[in-house]
Amino acid sequence: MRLEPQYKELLNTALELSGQRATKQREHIYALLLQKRNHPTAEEVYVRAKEDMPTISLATVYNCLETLAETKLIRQVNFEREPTRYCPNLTKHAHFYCRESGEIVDVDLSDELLDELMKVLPAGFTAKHIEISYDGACNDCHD
Amino acid sequence: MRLEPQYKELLNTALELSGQRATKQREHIYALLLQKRNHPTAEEVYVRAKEDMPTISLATVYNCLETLAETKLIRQVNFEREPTRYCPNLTKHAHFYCRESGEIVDVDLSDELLDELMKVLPAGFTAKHIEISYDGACNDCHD
DNA sequence: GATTATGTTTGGAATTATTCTAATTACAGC
DNA sequence: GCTGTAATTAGAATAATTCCAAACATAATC
Repeated sequence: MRLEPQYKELLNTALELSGQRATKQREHIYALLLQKRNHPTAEEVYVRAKEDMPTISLATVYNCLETLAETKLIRQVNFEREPTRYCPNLTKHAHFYCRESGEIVDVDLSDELLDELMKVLPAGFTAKHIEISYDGACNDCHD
Repeated sequence: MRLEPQYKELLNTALELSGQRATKQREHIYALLLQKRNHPTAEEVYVRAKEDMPTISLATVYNCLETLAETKLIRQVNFEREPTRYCPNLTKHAHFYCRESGEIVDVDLSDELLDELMKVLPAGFTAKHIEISYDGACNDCHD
Protein backbone atom coordinates (compact mmCIF):
# COMPACT_ATOMS: atom_id res chain seq x y z
CA MET A 1 0.00 0.00 0.00
CA ARG A 2 1.35 3.38 -1.12
CA LEU A 3 0.32 6.61 0.58
CA GLU A 4 0.14 9.22 -2.18
CA PRO A 5 2.54 12.15 -1.77
CA GLN A 6 -0.13 14.77 -1.19
CA TYR A 7 -1.68 12.71 1.60
CA LYS A 8 1.71 11.91 3.06
CA GLU A 9 2.35 15.63 3.17
CA LEU A 10 -1.05 16.22 4.77
CA LEU A 11 -0.38 13.56 7.38
CA ASN A 12 3.09 14.85 8.21
CA THR A 13 2.05 18.44 8.67
CA ALA A 14 -1.03 17.52 10.67
CA LEU A 15 1.00 15.35 13.01
CA GLU A 16 3.81 17.87 13.30
CA LEU A 17 1.31 20.57 14.11
CA SER A 18 0.02 18.58 17.03
CA GLY A 19 3.48 17.55 18.18
CA GLN A 20 3.17 13.92 17.25
CA ARG A 21 5.36 11.64 15.19
CA ALA A 22 4.74 10.17 11.78
CA THR A 23 5.04 6.42 12.34
CA LYS A 24 4.81 3.47 9.99
CA GLN A 25 1.58 2.37 11.69
CA ARG A 26 -0.16 5.73 11.44
CA GLU A 27 0.84 6.05 7.82
CA HIS A 28 -0.31 2.55 7.03
CA ILE A 29 -3.71 2.99 8.64
CA TYR A 30 -4.25 6.34 7.01
CA ALA A 31 -3.31 4.83 3.64
CA LEU A 32 -5.75 1.96 3.90
CA LEU A 33 -8.60 4.20 4.96
CA LEU A 34 -7.96 6.36 1.91
CA GLN A 35 -7.58 3.40 -0.40
CA LYS A 36 -10.90 1.71 0.42
CA ARG A 37 -13.44 4.22 1.67
CA ASN A 38 -16.09 1.89 2.97
CA HIS A 39 -16.34 3.28 6.52
CA PRO A 40 -14.70 0.34 8.26
CA THR A 41 -14.86 -0.35 11.98
CA ALA A 42 -11.69 -0.52 14.07
CA GLU A 43 -11.88 -4.29 13.91
CA GLU A 44 -12.12 -4.20 10.12
CA VAL A 45 -9.22 -1.79 9.93
CA TYR A 46 -7.28 -4.17 12.15
CA VAL A 47 -7.90 -7.11 9.83
CA ARG A 48 -6.84 -5.12 6.77
CA ALA A 49 -3.85 -3.60 8.52
CA LYS A 50 -2.49 -7.01 9.43
CA GLU A 51 -2.33 -8.09 5.79
CA ASP A 52 0.71 -5.89 5.21
CA MET A 53 1.79 -5.42 8.81
CA PRO A 54 1.14 -8.68 10.63
CA THR A 55 2.53 -7.57 13.99
CA ILE A 56 0.31 -4.53 14.43
CA SER A 57 -1.96 -4.74 17.48
CA LEU A 58 -5.59 -3.81 17.87
CA ALA A 59 -4.62 -1.28 20.54
CA THR A 60 -2.37 0.43 18.03
CA VAL A 61 -5.17 0.52 15.49
CA TYR A 62 -7.33 2.27 18.06
CA ASN A 63 -4.48 4.62 18.96
CA CYS A 64 -3.80 5.52 15.35
CA LEU A 65 -7.45 6.06 14.52
CA GLU A 66 -7.76 8.26 17.58
CA THR A 67 -4.71 10.28 16.54
CA LEU A 68 -5.95 10.67 12.99
CA ALA A 69 -9.34 11.78 14.25
CA GLU A 70 -7.81 14.24 16.72
CA THR A 71 -5.76 15.82 13.96
CA LYS A 72 -8.88 16.00 11.78
CA LEU A 73 -7.54 13.78 9.04
CA ILE A 74 -10.43 11.41 9.45
CA ARG A 75 -13.89 11.50 10.99
CA GLN A 76 -15.53 9.12 13.38
CA VAL A 77 -18.97 7.97 12.32
CA ASN A 78 -21.48 6.57 14.78
CA PHE A 79 -24.86 4.93 14.24
CA GLU A 80 -26.72 4.35 17.41
CA ARG A 81 -24.56 2.11 19.54
CA GLU A 82 -22.88 0.27 16.74
CA PRO A 83 -19.10 0.17 16.60
CA THR A 84 -17.53 3.44 15.50
CA ARG A 85 -16.62 3.68 11.84
CA TYR A 86 -13.93 5.79 10.23
CA CYS A 87 -14.10 8.06 7.24
CA PRO A 88 -11.29 10.00 5.51
CA ASN A 89 -13.68 12.20 3.51
CA LEU A 90 -13.04 15.74 4.75
CA THR A 91 -15.73 17.52 2.77
CA LYS A 92 -18.89 18.56 4.55
CA HIS A 93 -21.13 15.56 4.33
CA ALA A 94 -23.73 13.46 6.10
CA HIS A 95 -24.00 9.69 6.20
CA PHE A 96 -26.70 7.48 4.85
CA TYR A 97 -26.98 4.11 6.50
CA CYS A 98 -28.77 1.43 4.52
CA ARG A 99 -30.57 -0.96 6.84
CA GLU A 100 -30.64 -3.66 4.19
CA SER A 101 -27.08 -3.84 3.04
CA GLY A 102 -25.44 -2.17 6.04
CA GLU A 103 -23.63 0.08 3.62
CA ILE A 104 -22.77 3.64 4.53
CA VAL A 105 -22.80 6.28 1.83
CA ASP A 106 -21.53 9.84 2.02
CA VAL A 107 -24.10 12.54 1.24
CA ASP A 108 -22.69 15.92 0.26
CA LEU A 109 -24.10 18.94 2.03
CA SER A 110 -24.06 22.46 0.73
CA ASP A 111 -22.95 25.41 2.84
CA GLU A 112 -26.40 26.88 2.34
CA LEU A 113 -28.11 23.90 3.87
CA LEU A 114 -25.72 23.86 6.81
CA ASP A 115 -26.36 27.55 7.21
CA GLU A 116 -30.08 26.98 7.44
CA LEU A 117 -29.51 24.31 10.03
CA MET A 118 -27.46 26.75 12.08
CA LYS A 119 -30.20 29.35 11.85
CA VAL A 120 -32.77 27.19 13.59
CA LEU A 121 -30.75 27.09 16.79
CA PRO A 122 -32.15 29.04 19.75
CA ALA A 123 -30.59 32.45 20.41
CA GLY A 124 -27.23 32.26 22.17
CA PHE A 125 -26.42 28.78 20.97
CA THR A 126 -23.36 28.23 18.81
CA ALA A 127 -22.60 24.86 17.25
CA LYS A 128 -19.09 23.77 16.39
CA HIS A 129 -20.36 20.80 14.50
CA ILE A 130 -23.52 19.29 13.07
CA GLU A 131 -23.80 15.59 12.61
CA ILE A 132 -26.46 14.34 10.21
CA SER A 133 -27.35 10.69 9.72
CA TYR A 134 -29.98 9.29 7.44
CA ASP A 135 -31.19 5.75 7.54
CA GLY A 136 -33.38 3.86 5.14
CA ALA A 137 -32.90 1.95 1.93
CA CYS A 138 -30.21 2.74 -0.60
CA ASN A 139 -30.53 2.56 -4.36
CA ASP A 140 -29.71 -1.14 -4.55
CA CYS A 141 -32.02 -2.17 -1.73
CA HIS A 142 -35.64 -1.46 -2.44
CA ASP A 143 -38.46 -3.56 -1.11
CA MET B 1 -45.41 10.31 40.56
CA ARG B 2 -48.66 10.61 38.62
CA LEU B 3 -48.93 9.75 34.96
CA GLU B 4 -51.36 12.23 33.46
CA PRO B 5 -54.50 10.68 31.93
CA GLN B 6 -53.73 11.63 28.35
CA TYR B 7 -50.30 10.02 28.58
CA LYS B 8 -51.68 7.02 30.36
CA GLU B 9 -54.08 6.64 27.47
CA LEU B 10 -51.26 7.04 24.99
CA LEU B 11 -49.20 4.41 26.76
CA ASN B 12 -52.07 1.95 27.01
CA THR B 13 -53.03 2.15 23.36
CA ALA B 14 -49.42 2.01 22.17
CA LEU B 15 -48.75 -1.09 24.24
CA GLU B 16 -52.02 -2.73 23.30
CA LEU B 17 -51.29 -2.08 19.65
CA SER B 18 -48.04 -3.95 19.90
CA GLY B 19 -49.53 -6.74 21.99
CA GLN B 20 -47.72 -5.88 25.19
CA ARG B 21 -48.99 -5.30 28.71
CA ALA B 22 -49.19 -2.09 30.68
CA THR B 23 -47.18 -2.78 33.80
CA LYS B 24 -46.40 -0.69 36.86
CA GLN B 25 -42.77 -0.50 35.84
CA ARG B 26 -43.43 0.69 32.30
CA GLU B 27 -45.88 3.25 33.54
CA HIS B 28 -43.50 4.48 36.20
CA ILE B 29 -40.59 4.87 33.84
CA TYR B 30 -42.68 6.61 31.23
CA ALA B 31 -43.99 8.97 33.90
CA LEU B 32 -40.59 9.96 35.16
CA LEU B 33 -39.27 10.56 31.67
CA LEU B 34 -42.20 12.88 31.03
CA GLN B 35 -41.89 14.60 34.35
CA LYS B 36 -38.23 15.61 34.05
CA ARG B 37 -37.20 15.89 30.44
CA ASN B 38 -33.48 16.12 30.84
CA HIS B 39 -32.51 13.26 28.52
CA PRO B 40 -31.35 10.86 31.22
CA THR B 41 -29.28 7.74 30.64
CA ALA B 42 -30.60 4.30 31.62
CA GLU B 43 -28.49 4.46 34.76
CA GLU B 44 -30.01 7.83 35.69
CA VAL B 45 -33.49 6.54 35.01
CA TYR B 46 -32.67 3.58 37.24
CA VAL B 47 -31.63 5.83 40.13
CA ARG B 48 -34.75 7.93 39.81
CA ALA B 49 -37.01 4.93 39.38
CA LYS B 50 -35.77 3.37 42.59
CA GLU B 51 -36.87 6.37 44.64
CA ASP B 52 -40.51 5.33 44.32
CA MET B 53 -39.99 1.69 43.36
CA PRO B 54 -36.99 0.42 45.29
CA THR B 55 -37.15 -3.14 44.00
CA ILE B 56 -36.98 -2.32 40.30
CA SER B 57 -33.92 -3.72 38.56
CA LEU B 58 -31.62 -2.18 36.02
CA ALA B 59 -32.53 -4.92 33.55
CA THR B 60 -36.16 -3.89 33.86
CA VAL B 61 -35.26 -0.28 33.26
CA TYR B 62 -33.50 -1.33 30.06
CA ASN B 63 -36.45 -3.52 29.10
CA CYS B 64 -38.99 -0.78 29.70
CA LEU B 65 -36.96 1.83 27.84
CA GLU B 66 -36.60 -0.59 24.96
CA THR B 67 -40.34 -1.25 24.91
CA LEU B 68 -41.18 2.45 25.06
CA ALA B 69 -38.76 3.15 22.23
CA GLU B 70 -40.14 0.29 20.14
CA THR B 71 -43.66 1.59 20.52
CA LYS B 72 -42.42 5.08 19.58
CA LEU B 73 -43.41 6.69 22.87
CA ILE B 74 -39.85 7.80 23.45
CA ARG B 75 -36.72 8.29 21.35
CA GLN B 76 -33.22 7.07 21.95
CA VAL B 77 -30.57 9.75 21.69
CA ASN B 78 -26.94 8.96 21.06
CA PHE B 79 -23.86 11.18 21.08
CA GLU B 80 -20.79 9.46 19.83
CA ARG B 81 -20.21 6.47 22.08
CA GLU B 82 -21.75 7.93 25.20
CA PRO B 83 -24.48 6.03 26.98
CA THR B 84 -27.82 6.21 25.23
CA ARG B 85 -30.21 8.86 26.51
CA TYR B 86 -33.99 8.85 26.39
CA CYS B 87 -36.39 11.53 25.26
CA PRO B 88 -40.21 11.57 25.39
CA ASN B 89 -40.52 14.55 23.03
CA LEU B 90 -42.32 13.22 19.97
CA THR B 91 -42.20 16.33 17.82
CA LYS B 92 -39.68 16.44 15.00
CA HIS B 93 -36.57 17.77 16.60
CA ALA B 94 -32.80 17.61 16.69
CA HIS B 95 -30.55 17.61 19.74
CA PHE B 96 -28.02 20.16 20.82
CA TYR B 97 -25.29 18.85 23.07
CA CYS B 98 -23.46 21.47 25.12
CA ARG B 99 -19.87 20.40 25.67
CA GLU B 100 -19.53 22.67 28.70
CA SER B 101 -22.53 21.74 30.76
CA GLY B 102 -23.26 18.37 29.20
CA GLU B 103 -26.84 19.49 28.81
CA ILE B 104 -28.95 18.32 25.91
CA VAL B 105 -31.51 20.67 24.43
CA ASP B 106 -34.25 19.88 21.92
CA VAL B 107 -34.17 21.93 18.71
CA ASP B 108 -37.41 22.03 16.76
CA LEU B 109 -37.21 21.32 13.06
CA SER B 110 -39.68 22.45 10.46
CA ASP B 111 -41.11 20.11 7.86
CA GLU B 112 -39.62 22.37 5.20
CA LEU B 113 -36.13 21.95 6.54
CA LEU B 114 -36.54 18.19 6.79
CA ASP B 115 -37.84 18.24 3.25
CA GLU B 116 -34.76 20.00 2.01
CA LEU B 117 -32.62 17.47 3.79
CA MET B 118 -34.46 14.67 2.01
CA LYS B 119 -33.95 16.35 -1.32
CA VAL B 120 -30.18 16.22 -1.13
CA LEU B 121 -30.17 12.42 -1.10
CA PRO B 122 -28.85 10.70 -4.22
CA ALA B 123 -31.49 9.32 -6.61
CA GLY B 124 -33.05 6.07 -5.47
CA PHE B 125 -32.32 6.60 -1.81
CA THR B 126 -35.21 6.81 0.63
CA ALA B 127 -34.70 7.69 4.28
CA LYS B 128 -37.05 6.53 7.00
CA HIS B 129 -35.40 8.77 9.52
CA ILE B 130 -32.95 11.65 9.81
CA GLU B 131 -30.98 12.13 12.98
CA ILE B 132 -29.46 15.56 13.55
CA SER B 133 -27.09 16.41 16.39
CA TYR B 134 -25.45 19.71 17.07
CA ASP B 135 -22.66 20.22 19.51
CA GLY B 136 -21.14 23.39 20.82
CA ALA B 137 -21.88 25.85 23.59
CA CYS B 138 -25.36 26.59 24.86
CA ASN B 139 -26.70 29.93 25.93
CA ASP B 140 -25.41 29.63 29.49
CA CYS B 141 -21.95 28.41 28.52
CA HIS B 142 -20.05 30.96 26.50
CA ASP B 143 -16.29 31.33 26.66
C1' DG C 1 28.00 8.55 17.15
C1' DA C 2 26.59 7.27 22.00
C1' DT C 3 23.40 8.68 25.55
C1' DT C 4 19.29 10.24 27.18
C1' DA C 5 14.59 11.67 26.92
C1' DT C 6 10.26 11.29 24.94
C1' DG C 7 6.74 9.27 22.21
C1' DT C 8 4.77 4.94 20.34
C1' DT C 9 3.55 0.26 20.11
C1' DT C 10 2.19 -3.96 22.15
C1' DG C 11 -0.51 -7.71 24.63
C1' DG C 12 -3.26 -8.36 28.03
C1' DA C 13 -6.14 -6.82 31.74
C1' DA C 14 -9.80 -3.69 32.98
C1' DT C 15 -13.88 -1.02 32.10
C1' DT C 16 -18.49 0.12 30.76
C1' DA C 17 -22.85 -0.02 28.64
C1' DT C 18 -25.79 -3.23 27.37
C1' DT C 19 -27.84 -7.85 26.50
C1' DC C 20 -28.74 -12.51 27.76
C1' DT C 21 -30.39 -16.28 30.76
C1' DA C 22 -33.02 -18.85 33.74
C1' DA C 23 -35.91 -18.56 37.59
C1' DT C 24 -39.65 -16.20 39.76
C1' DT C 25 -43.63 -13.29 39.71
C1' DA C 26 -47.75 -10.99 37.83
C1' DC C 27 -51.49 -10.80 35.08
C1' DA C 28 -55.40 -11.93 31.54
C1' DG C 29 -58.66 -15.07 29.99
C1' DC C 30 -61.20 -18.93 30.92
C1' DG D 1 -59.36 -20.05 41.33
C1' DC D 2 -56.54 -22.30 37.62
C1' DT D 3 -53.54 -21.94 33.50
C1' DG D 4 -50.75 -19.99 30.12
C1' DT D 5 -48.20 -16.24 28.68
C1' DA D 6 -45.70 -12.14 29.44
C1' DA D 7 -42.77 -9.35 32.46
C1' DT D 8 -39.47 -8.73 36.04
C1' DT D 9 -35.40 -9.84 38.40
C1' DA D 10 -30.38 -10.77 39.69
C1' DG D 11 -26.54 -12.00 38.03
C1' DA D 12 -23.62 -13.74 34.32
C1' DA D 13 -22.06 -12.80 29.70
C1' DT D 14 -20.77 -9.89 25.87
C1' DA D 15 -18.60 -6.48 22.98
C1' DA D 16 -16.32 -2.29 22.02
C1' DT D 17 -13.10 0.36 23.80
C1' DT D 18 -9.63 2.10 27.08
C1' DC D 19 -6.01 1.46 30.33
C1' DC D 20 -1.54 -0.23 31.83
C1' DA D 21 3.19 -1.26 32.17
C1' DA D 22 6.91 -2.99 29.57
C1' DA D 23 9.47 -3.01 25.29
C1' DC D 24 10.70 -0.47 21.35
C1' DA D 25 11.70 3.45 18.19
C1' DT D 26 12.81 7.88 17.26
C1' DA D 27 14.55 12.64 18.22
C1' DA D 28 17.44 15.68 20.87
C1' DT D 29 21.62 16.54 23.32
C1' DC D 30 26.15 16.03 24.37
